Amino acid sequence: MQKSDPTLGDRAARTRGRPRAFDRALALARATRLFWVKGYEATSIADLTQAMGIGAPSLYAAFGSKEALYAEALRHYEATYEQLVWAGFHSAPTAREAVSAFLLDSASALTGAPDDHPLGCMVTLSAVGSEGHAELGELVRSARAVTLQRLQARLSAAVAAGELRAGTDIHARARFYQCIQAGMSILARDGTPRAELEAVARQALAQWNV
Amino acid sequence: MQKSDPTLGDRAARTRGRPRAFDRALALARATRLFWVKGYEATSIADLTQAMGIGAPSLYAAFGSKEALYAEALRHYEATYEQLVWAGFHSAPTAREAVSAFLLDSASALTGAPDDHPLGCMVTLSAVGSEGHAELGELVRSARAVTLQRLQARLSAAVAAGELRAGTDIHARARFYQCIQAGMSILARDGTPRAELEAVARQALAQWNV
DNA sequence: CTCTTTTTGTAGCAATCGATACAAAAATAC
DNA sequence: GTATTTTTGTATCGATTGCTACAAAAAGAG
Repeated sequence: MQKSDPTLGDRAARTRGRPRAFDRALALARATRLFWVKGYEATSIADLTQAMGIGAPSLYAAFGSKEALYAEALRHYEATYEQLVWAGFHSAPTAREAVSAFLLDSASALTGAPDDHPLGCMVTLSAVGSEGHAELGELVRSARAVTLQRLQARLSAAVAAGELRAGTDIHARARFYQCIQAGMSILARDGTPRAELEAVARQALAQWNV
Repeated sequence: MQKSDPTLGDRAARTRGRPRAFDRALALARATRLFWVKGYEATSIADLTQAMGIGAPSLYAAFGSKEALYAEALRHYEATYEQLVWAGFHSAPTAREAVSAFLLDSASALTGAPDDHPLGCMVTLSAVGSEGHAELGELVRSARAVTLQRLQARLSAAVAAGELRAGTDIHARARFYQCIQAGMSILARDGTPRAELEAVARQALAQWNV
C-alpha cells in the first residue's frame, strides 16, 4: 500500500519490487529543459513523457504530478545552474568585483555558456504565477527575490567596509543591478549575443562611484 | 456566402443582416487585458468569451481565430499604450532628456499608471514564441526590436549633434537602456513600486558621459 | 409582406488536457 | 518454489481545448 516517497529520489531504500527502468535524475534534467524553454502551461504531459523517455504512469509514480515535477525541476535548475551566476560573486574580495562577476557571469550563463543550455533564466522568465498557478508562482517569485537580497547584503557590507560611501542608497543600487540582470534574460532569449550583454554589464559597472 | 472582413472592424459597411450586439473595440480591449496578464497559452477561449461578454461564435465571426485575436490585441496594445512610454522620448529636445523620459515614463507606465492597467509590458513579457507559435512569436520579437532601433537612432543623432562624444558605442549604449527597460517589466510584474523603478532609471542616467 | 444577409445562442465536434485503472513484468522475501 | 512489492506499458478516464454546425433572430432590400 505504501508508495515510495518521491522526495527521497534514487536514495530510497527499495529492497523489493520491480526496479525503475529509467534514470530519475536524467529524466528530471530533461523535464527541466522543457519547462525552461516552453514554460509551465505550454508544456504538456505528452511533451514531458516523450522528452523524458518514459510513460505517463512512470512520470506520476516518480514525481507525483505536473506541478510537483515543475517544483522539483525548479530546484534542480537552481542546484545545477545557480553557481554559474553566483560563484564569482561569492568569492570576490570586494563588492565591486562581486557585482562585476555577477553581471559578467550572467551575460555568459544567460547566453548558453558553457554547456549550450537554453537562453535566459528559467526563474526570471517564468510566468507560472500569472498562468493561474499561485503556489508555483510564489515559488519562482521568492527565487527571484533572492537576487535582490544577495546584492543588498553585499552592498551593505561594502558600505560597512568603506568600499562605498556611507550615503549610498543600497536598496536602489541593488535594484539597479537586479534590473539589469533581469533585462539580460529578455534580451538573451531574443538572441542578443553574449558580447553585447557583457557590454551592457560594463556600462552598468562604469558608474560605481556615482 | 461572403463573410465580413474582420480587418475592417466596425467600419465595415454592413447594410444588411442582424447587427452586432456587442462593442467590438471594448471586447478587443478586454481580450487584450487577458492576454496581457495570463499570456497566450494560459488564456482559453472560455476565458476570453467570458471576459468579452460574448459567445464563441461571435468571437470567431469577429476576430477569426485565437491567434488572429492575439495579433489584433497586440496591435491594440501598441496603439493604446505605446505613447505612455514614447511620447516624452519623441518630444524631448536632447538625447539625454529623451532617454530620461523613456526610462522614467517606463517606470510609470509599467507599474500601472495612469489607468491601473496590468503590471509590466505585454510585448516584453510575452513568451508566445517559445510556447510553440512561431508566427506570433516573430510578431512580438520584432515589436521588442523596435525599442533598440529607436534608442539607437536617437543616440546616433546625438553624436551627430555633438551631444555625445564621437567615440561613444551607440549600439552598446542603446542595448544598455533597452536592457534596463526590459528588466523593469520583470520587476514591475513582481510588484516593485514605481518609485523604486524611477530610482533605477535615475541610476542608469547618472553615467551619461561615461 | 418576402427574400437575403448577418449575428445570435445552443449544442456539440474531434483532439488534447492532466491523471489513472489495470494487469503483466521484474525484482526481493520467505 | 510461492508470496509480496513495485514498475511497466496499454488503454483509457472525465474534463477541457480550439473551433463550428445549425437554426432562430434581427436587420435591410425589393
